[in-house]
Amino acid sequence: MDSFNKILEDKLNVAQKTAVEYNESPQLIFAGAGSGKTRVLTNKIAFLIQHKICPPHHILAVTFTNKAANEMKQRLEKMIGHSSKFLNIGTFHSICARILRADAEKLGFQQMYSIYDDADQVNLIKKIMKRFGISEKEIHPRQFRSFIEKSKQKMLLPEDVQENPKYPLERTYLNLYGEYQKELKIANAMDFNDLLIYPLKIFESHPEVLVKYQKRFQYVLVDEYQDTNMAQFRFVESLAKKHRKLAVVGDDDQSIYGWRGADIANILQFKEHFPDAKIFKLEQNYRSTKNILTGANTIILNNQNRAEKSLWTDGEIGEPIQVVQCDGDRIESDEIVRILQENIFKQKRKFSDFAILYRTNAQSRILEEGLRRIGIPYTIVGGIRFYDRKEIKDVMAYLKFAVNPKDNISIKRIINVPPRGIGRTTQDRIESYAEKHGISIFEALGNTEDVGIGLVTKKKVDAFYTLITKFVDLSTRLNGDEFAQIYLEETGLLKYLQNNGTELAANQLENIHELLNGITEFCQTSESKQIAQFIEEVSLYTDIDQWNDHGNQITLMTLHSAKGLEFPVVFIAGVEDGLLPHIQSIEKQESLDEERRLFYVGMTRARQELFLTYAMKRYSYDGVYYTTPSRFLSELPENVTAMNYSKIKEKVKTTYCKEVKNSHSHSSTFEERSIGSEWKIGQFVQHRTFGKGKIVSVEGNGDSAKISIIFHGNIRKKLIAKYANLTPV
DNA sequence: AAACTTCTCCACACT
DNA sequence: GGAGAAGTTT
Repeated sequence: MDSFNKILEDKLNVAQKTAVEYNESPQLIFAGAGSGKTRVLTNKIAFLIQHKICPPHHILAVTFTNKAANEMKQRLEKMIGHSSKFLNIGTFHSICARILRADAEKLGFQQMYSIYDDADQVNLIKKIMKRFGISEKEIHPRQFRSFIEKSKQKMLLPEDVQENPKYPLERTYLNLYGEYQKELKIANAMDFNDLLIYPLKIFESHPEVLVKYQKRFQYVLVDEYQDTNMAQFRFVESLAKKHRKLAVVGDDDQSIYGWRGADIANILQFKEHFPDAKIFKLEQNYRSTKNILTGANTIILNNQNRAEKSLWTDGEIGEPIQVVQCDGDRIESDEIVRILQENIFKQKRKFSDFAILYRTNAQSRILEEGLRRIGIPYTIVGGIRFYDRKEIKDVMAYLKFAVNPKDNISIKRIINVPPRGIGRTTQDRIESYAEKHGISIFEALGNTEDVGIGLVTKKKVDAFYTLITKFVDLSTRLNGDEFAQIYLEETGLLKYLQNNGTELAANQLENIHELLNGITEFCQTSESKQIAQFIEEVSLYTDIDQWNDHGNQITLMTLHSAKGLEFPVVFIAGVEDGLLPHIQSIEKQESLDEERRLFYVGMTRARQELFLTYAMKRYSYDGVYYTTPSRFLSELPENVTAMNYSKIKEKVKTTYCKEVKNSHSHSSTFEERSIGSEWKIGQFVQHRTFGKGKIVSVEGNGDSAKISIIFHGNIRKKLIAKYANLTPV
């Protein structure tokens, strides 16, 4: 006990200490960037245990990423040792998934349900649309997916929408949504939002289950509270309303997940939700220099809807924030590399001291190329995730299917991978047979006589059925690593890739072996050796989870992924209007403010030096974009910034034309499309009915030229010059 | 009916 | 520059 008090005195400031020791009512701790948020959370948990306020197995701490959860676990293990093992620490999704494993049958699901990600959702939607005879032109599957997502973020399931005239919906949308939920249940699968909504449904229909968890989780702590959505709020509220032992930590200025359903009102109106709540503020920043902090503070003051607070530091003034203007995106990349090298040399820094942050994943490639040219080691977080790769998804589909044989989406994925002579037509027949008889595709595969397929194909299907039946059976008997190894060998997937000989196949094979190694490692380190447990874990992985700061490499990632991290030197690339703030967020005040918070999050990642770069033009798959510096830059106070112009110039005009050609190799060349025509790519034009737009491609020339234009609101039109009646702007 | 080839569309951020 | 749909060949 004494040693713990010592820790408190040594490491916590007064504000932190007060927040840690408070225990009278629900509490909200506003923890600004770099104010020691994690320290307060972990110290609070340690405090609760050591002062016998709550034993570890009755404490629940919820985070948004596995990385944050693991960090908390590790820190606590160091602080309190062995008893930290009994703590319940996890992400919202993993905790909900666990709750559902125990009580899924109350909702008509089975314990071994699958978790569907984006791609699985889209596949399911396509499958349903095909059955309904709706073309993908009428309804874009991805768009429909986001409709489902939005509905579920508001906790509106089909049955809620159906009866509620407040939410009138097109008949088709409604039917499709209902069908989607039905199909999920048939496949014994849930999407990410279901994971959050369904526990609440169980709490409602089976109060004894809620009571059970209220007993189990007597003290609830929530990290990044500003990111909670409606379901997550209700979840926390339901658990905490019994004992009223609730501590949430967050920062409204770092709320950047509105598009994922996060409701900033949850943190701003905490007091309305919990009237006896006490508010704490941590405003001393231990991370950044005065210049960086002043810059960030000044920017965020432009936001309308925020709790009043102001970060301060007694650290050094530091270098001014460097704003760097570059002629183009390629030059921006070169300039960042140049500054990096200079900085490494002069300041004696390591590669791992740097991070390059950006708004969109698409920006990473050109930055990557710049680093690779010079040979600087880097690591990229996000982009195409390992678990999103086709070959990995295929393998995962094999595993998921074996654990949950009703998983119709997974079985469709693997039925002809590697090609085993079961083609589209056969698949369609099996599928409609399954639908007609209300059975799973797997079950239908066991009834080939009935389905009505040719004898040759039938043999192939039967062989496949025998194979997978065996592994459904083995999935619970063998250890995960053994199971996966034998399974993959017998499916012929490994051999198929080995014999293929292409570079792509070799690469895919390598990735699959990496996955198998991952499974082996999981079986060695985790408590459970079941393949099912491994699947659940990776289904809930985030991009950042696997990132660590070991290894001397520069980190590249999106601004979103960077939340919670810090680096001595930070670059934010592409600080341009249209990119940051993003074009889709400029119109509305709320979304513009969220972009500003995103910028704020990025800035406050920097400890010593901050570079903001922008390019005057940017190449994209559809042409050249001429850009203007971000409006946020004009909000920066001059006394903390230095303005630079890149000294690197584009070398020869021809090289750059060639590059443009290369990146558009599938269409006519850049020159053909633009030269000799009065219409130029990138040019802004006015149209009588569509308004102002930007030319993205030109085919042919003169009056008969076909011009593709993106008009306001992302409307894309292909027009013939002589009829279009365009005027240059 | 299956395998192979070309075309089209797409990327804002992520559990 | 990648995935899946649509189209073409065997």
